[in-house]
Amino acid sequence: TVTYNALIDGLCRSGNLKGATKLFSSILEKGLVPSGVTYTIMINGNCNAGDMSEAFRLYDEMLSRGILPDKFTYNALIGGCCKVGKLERAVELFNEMLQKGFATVLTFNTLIDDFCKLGKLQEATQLLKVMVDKQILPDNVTYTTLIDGHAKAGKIKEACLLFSEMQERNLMPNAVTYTSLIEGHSRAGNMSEASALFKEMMDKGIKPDEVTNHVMIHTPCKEGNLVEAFKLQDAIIAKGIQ
RNA sequence: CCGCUAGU
Repeated sequence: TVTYNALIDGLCRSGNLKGATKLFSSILEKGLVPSGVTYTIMINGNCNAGDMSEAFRLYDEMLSRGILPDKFTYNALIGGCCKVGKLERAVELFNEMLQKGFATVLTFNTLIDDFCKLGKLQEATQLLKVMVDKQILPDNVTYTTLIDGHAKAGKIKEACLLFSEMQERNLMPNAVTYTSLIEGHSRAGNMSEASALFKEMMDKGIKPDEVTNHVMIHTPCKEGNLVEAFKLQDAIIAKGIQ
């Protein structure tokens, strides 16, 4: 079963949901019993493909076989529901999880990210408070998600506040965190702040990765700030970063 | 570490 699971997961990840579904059916035909993990992989694959009706069909099938969902299953379903805008259903599942004590920092992170993407920044920030109340500690992904959400909404001030707050909690910003914030400043036309952050991250020994460099160079271009883009590009080359 | 979250 473990081998099948890995194969199915691989197929889902490479976007071959059809192949994964075939393999899954073949397991059933052989009279083998898929495990909860098998179902979760299939459910997650369908969620990522936006096919929530199939995801829920599988979910029901797994329940009818007496296989209980765990935090992975719930998180996948919640993420899928949010992606297709079925917030009510997501919140229902979320409450179920809370009752069962299944909610983890990942659950919150998933929800917070989806709320941010739907432009519900208030609710997303509220969830941060809820999780702290529940003694589930936010991690750097939680903050990075919120920072990115606020930065993309043009709420740079809030993004910066969150950035300080996360450091007060002794959470380390990583390349993703910096990149989100840099992009925010850059899109707001504040290149000096963007390069200051870029420098700060290097001083801390955090290596900018390909996304960081892409953002540094392309965002000012989009804003019509070619001069800045070239300056930054030179700086990047000078530091010997790829 | 067989499966669920963040940035281009």
